Amino acid sequence: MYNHQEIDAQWQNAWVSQKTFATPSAADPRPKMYILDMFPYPSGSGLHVGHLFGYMGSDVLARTARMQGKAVLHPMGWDAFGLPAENFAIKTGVHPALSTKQNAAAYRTQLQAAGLSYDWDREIDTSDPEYYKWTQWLFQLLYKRGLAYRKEGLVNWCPKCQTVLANEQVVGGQCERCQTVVIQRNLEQWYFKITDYAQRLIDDIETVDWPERIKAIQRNWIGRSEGAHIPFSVVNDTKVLTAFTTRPDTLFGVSYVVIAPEHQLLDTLAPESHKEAIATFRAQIAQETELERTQLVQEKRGVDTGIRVLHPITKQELPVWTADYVLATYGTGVVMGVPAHDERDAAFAEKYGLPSTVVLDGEPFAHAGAATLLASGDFTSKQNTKETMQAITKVAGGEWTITYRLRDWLVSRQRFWGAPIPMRSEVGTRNLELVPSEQLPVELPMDVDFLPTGQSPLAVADHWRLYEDGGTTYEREADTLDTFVCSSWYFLRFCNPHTHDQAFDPEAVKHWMPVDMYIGGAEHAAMHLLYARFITKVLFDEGLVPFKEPFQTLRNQGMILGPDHQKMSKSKGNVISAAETIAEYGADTFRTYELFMGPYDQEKPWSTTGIVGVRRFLEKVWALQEKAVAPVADETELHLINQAIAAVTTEIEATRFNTAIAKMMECVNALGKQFAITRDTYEKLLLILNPFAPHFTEELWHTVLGHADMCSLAEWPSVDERYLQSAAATYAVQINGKTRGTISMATDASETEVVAAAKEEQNVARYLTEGEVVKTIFVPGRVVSFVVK
RNA sequence: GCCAUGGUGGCGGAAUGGUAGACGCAGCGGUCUUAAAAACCGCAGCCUGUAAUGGGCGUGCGGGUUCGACUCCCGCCCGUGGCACCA
Repeated sequence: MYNHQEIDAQWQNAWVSQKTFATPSAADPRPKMYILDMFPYPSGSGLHVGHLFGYMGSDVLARTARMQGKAVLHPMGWDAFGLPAENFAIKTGVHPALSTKQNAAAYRTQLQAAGLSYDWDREIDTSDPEYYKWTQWLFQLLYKRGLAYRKEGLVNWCPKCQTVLANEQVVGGQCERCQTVVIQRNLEQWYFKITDYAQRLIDDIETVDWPERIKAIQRNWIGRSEGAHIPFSVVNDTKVLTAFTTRPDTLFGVSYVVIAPEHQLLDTLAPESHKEAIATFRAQIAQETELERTQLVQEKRGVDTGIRVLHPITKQELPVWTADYVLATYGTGVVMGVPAHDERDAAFAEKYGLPSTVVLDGEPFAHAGAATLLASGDFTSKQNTKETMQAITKVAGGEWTITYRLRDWLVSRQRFWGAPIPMRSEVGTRNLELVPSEQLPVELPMDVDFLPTGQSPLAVADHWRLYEDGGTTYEREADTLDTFVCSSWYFLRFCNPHTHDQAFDPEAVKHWMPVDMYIGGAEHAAMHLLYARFITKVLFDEGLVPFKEPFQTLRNQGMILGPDHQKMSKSKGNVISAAETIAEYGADTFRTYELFMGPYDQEKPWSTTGIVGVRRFLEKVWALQEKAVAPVADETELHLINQAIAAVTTEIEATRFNTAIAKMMECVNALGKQFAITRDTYEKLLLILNPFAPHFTEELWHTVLGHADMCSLAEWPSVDERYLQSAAATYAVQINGKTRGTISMATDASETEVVAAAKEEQNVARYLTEGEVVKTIFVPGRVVSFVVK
């Protein structure tokens, strides 16, 4: 038995004091490798085994890369702004600045206890004025480029958090953080114009190596739709209502037009006779939450607006309705009603007795698929191809166009613990201007009552909000920035975190970026990753970075479930503490077990019994030192170790850590059956095991092998190709596809020899007498297959 | 509904179209021990057979391609995640 507690502590201390994992300078000639974890929010509760799982994988990659001669940047920091610290402060009275620092220190200790090889000299904290000064700078950059703006409109409001939320932070009609049902409010807020980048965000996703499901979520979220704007001119008015449709081939089936209840033109165009009915209808739906409107109330409701428009081709007069099933925020807020070919229109038309005309053959509500146009004027009997749709659009005086589901990113928050928005206005005016750059950072005041009231705590802190500058009194913007703004550029700061006069050092960024391997949870697919890509593109356009995508390769770690196959949570009592596991089994067993459990990107349950198997494996490696006394290696030993090196190397590269560990187990089991092995083989074994079990191998490296340097920085062993192939091969011998026997042959045996031997195999011979061999298939090293009739 | 992803022993899982179940857990048998634990050695998908180098079945279901399919193709079922009155 080896003493894991002593060994863990000893090597962790050595790595920290000797700065073993310091990042090489940008002048280092070795190829660079930037391996990044999604940095955590340092919460008050301790880390469980699932939190650390993602960091295990990136750590193995970073450690392997170092040993393979790469200059590695592997940093860690804290996404420290955000609601939990503020809520904790409200409950306990401890200032967020203080609790955040304490939590970060506790996290650092725990990450070090797991043996993670971060360069702690590069630690960053987004709530540090040194950092958020540059988050504010970034805001101002977007403002100057016309990409940050204020707008009044309906926004998502979380009644519990007492703040607005971005669309991405509303999940299933609920607040992403506290699961409270989100309501709609009409407020003036700050936005980033991410919609300007919708097409580029779709296009460039093809250039990165990310899991397909993450790419799909992003494409889905951006939601590109090709279609047409079709103008419907208003009767007795010069105005035009423009509808968006993806199906101009159904234009001749339009029997009415629907305008969203919130649409601005509705008030302007509606005749006096109908205004009261419209107002009543609006009041009715305004009372309901988005959730009720979309999920609970499936029945479509609407009223006739009294407005009449002309069909752009037939010039037939059509009624305009307003209805709750049409959204103001998508397309033009106006849709054409085609009851014969749209399920929603069908339901609505049936309820209100609106006419329906069939204009396509085949399935009425087919979303895709070829159909022939019917009763469609000059277009009758044409196929509903894109060409036909574009031709109809042209005749109707419309335009072919593209619409996105993506909305602009709402970045202002009515909370305290975030970066203040660096804008001001002269008191009594609403003339917004940038806070002069030399006055950045706009620091958060420490002496503010931050109880949430629905407006920003900073708004009532007059001693902070109002200030004199050059004889003029200004009032500051009192909202803070969404914490996702802070995390949308931190990977740039890591390249040179101590640069003082700029957000990031362009030379360092040019050297280290883009991130070669980014590891984190899939829950950020539509938020952080989208925002970070957007900000990177803005910085590219500004000429500040020479790349368009920040994360070249992305991998998601799967979730670790409790032993009961349920998501770990305090209330279920199935949380496995990382600290306790490390204390009991040691950091090396913990690390190796987590990565052995299964595929890295899949979720899998923790097994309290399974971990002992990994501990046994490490004990076997420990015990193997007794056998490392052979003067020369035999063929078997050479095959075993070289096959292990080759397999482990490729498996790590492919982030298949579980099979890498299985290969080492096989190798160790087989080496244990040898009478003795060489020190050379033992040394190579320790080297390939080091990324997984760094403390343990470091100890053996020094005490048994007598090295003075660090195993963690030693050179990765190379493979001797001569020993990759075994001397003998086992052939399966098949009759009509069924294996009827096996034969062992020399690897270099010829086809003739193998086939002859196969025919002599006892059981095979029996089957061969049953008929004629009409065909023989030979797969070198694997199979001989006879087709017998 | 659309998009993505998965379905293999008692359990976690492994398998460039080539002996399905590697590796590990749990289990069973043995060695050692007064005994137990630990460690070590062995067995181990299911059914069948006195036996084996035997036979049959077997990777969610139904078809297909192939000498040969967990793997490729077609059609389904179920689980998970994302989006959704998006026109």
